[in-house]
Amino acid sequence: MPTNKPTVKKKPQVTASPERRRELLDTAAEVFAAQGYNATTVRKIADAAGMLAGSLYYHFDSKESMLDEILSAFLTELWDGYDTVLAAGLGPRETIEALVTESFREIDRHRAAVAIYQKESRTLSAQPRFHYLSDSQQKFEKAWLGTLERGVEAKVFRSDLDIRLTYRFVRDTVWVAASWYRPGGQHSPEEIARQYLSMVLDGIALRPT
Amino acid sequence: MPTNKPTVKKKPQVTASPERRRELLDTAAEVFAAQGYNATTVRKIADAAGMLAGSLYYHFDSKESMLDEILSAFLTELWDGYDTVLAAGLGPRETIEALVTESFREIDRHRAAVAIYQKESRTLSAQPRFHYLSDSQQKFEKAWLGTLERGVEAKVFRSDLDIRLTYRFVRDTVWVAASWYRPGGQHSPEEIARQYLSMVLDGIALRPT
DNA sequence: TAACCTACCAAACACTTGTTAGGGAAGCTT
DNA sequence: AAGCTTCCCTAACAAGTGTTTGGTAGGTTA
Repeated sequence: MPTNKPTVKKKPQVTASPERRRELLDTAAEVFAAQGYNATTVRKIADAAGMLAGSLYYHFDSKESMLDEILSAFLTELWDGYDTVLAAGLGPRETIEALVTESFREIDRHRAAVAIYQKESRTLSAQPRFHYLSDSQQKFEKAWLGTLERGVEAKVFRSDLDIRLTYRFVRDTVWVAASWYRPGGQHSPEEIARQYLSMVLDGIALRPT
Repeated sequence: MPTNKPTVKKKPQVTASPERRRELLDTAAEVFAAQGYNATTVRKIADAAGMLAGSLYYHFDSKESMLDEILSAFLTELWDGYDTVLAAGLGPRETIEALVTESFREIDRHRAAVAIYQKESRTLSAQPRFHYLSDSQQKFEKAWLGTLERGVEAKVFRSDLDIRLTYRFVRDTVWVAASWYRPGGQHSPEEIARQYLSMVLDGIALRPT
């Protein structure tokens, strides 16, 4: 990261069209997801977009800004869906089911962003600019863990498990899917959610009838 | 990557002591795991090791070699354990249990290497040098998926699930643990394995007795 | 004491990185 | 026709990158 400018916050390109920005952000997200943020040079992004490196700076004021915009756009949409689910006043089991299903829908729509989030969020959240990642993660934990706890109290979830372990288990099983999921595969997001929920809730072992 | 030399394959430092190499590789693995391979500069590794960047080249002939050695050492040990389990001739359920337990032990011992593997293996396996990662992954899939299929035939695992989905489910739940696991935590690897297996096999929902 | 080996340092190298400044072609507005 | 706006290119910059070369302090061996 050269040219460390003294906080002169240049105003971004107000003239650039939002559709083009979206387009470029989508290809950038794709490259970030495939190669990793740090391994991705702005020249690679420009290549994928059919332009030269410097031209990107007409639309964005830094590589970091692109990443920022990709992640925050994703999180905004994600919480839009989550908040709707959480406000519905469902029971614990139904809440978990709805959250998982919603998550797979988000993976379907924001595969690249989710993959980036998964790979980079831990290192990024140390940076002040990306502190909202930590905030989101806390909110996330509160929602999921809270629902699990409610479920244990209501005797719909097992009480003999470490609840935090259970939380990480459920959370991870859902979100790692972004690493292999490809839209247009043989299973719809809803079908994947159904099977995942079946495994998480009832296990993969065959029970004697 | 500057100084593109014409394939003059310099012989590595035969004089360097193996213990010191191990020591340096351990600190390198720690930095790689924390920051990501590409984001890690050789100067950061040298810093963590208390020496200067150039001095690393007395022990290793490139940054890539360090990564290579870290990953291949881990995989060697991993397959040592796996092969023992697979050769034991256990039933499907017992094999899965043993594989999961063994995996958590490996995570305990090679936390950094596992984390690196998780983050970088997909991009690395394209490079010829790291093609053994793909080989390992195939062997991995064969072992796990095969066991699951045997289990379905033997009626110890459910047959109403997409078997490949199940495979990825089990695989991922185990290995993502490396991203949050810290040795010396409140649960031993064996205890984590026990609870994970309980969740994967029987689910988290409370069943009516 | 002399020669040698081990493990490091100091300083540079060639190249890549994110970013910027100035320019210009096409299209729209006046 | 003149001016303006949008979107890109050309060409460079300064800092950071992995790596090499030559040197050297301290221990071991002869």
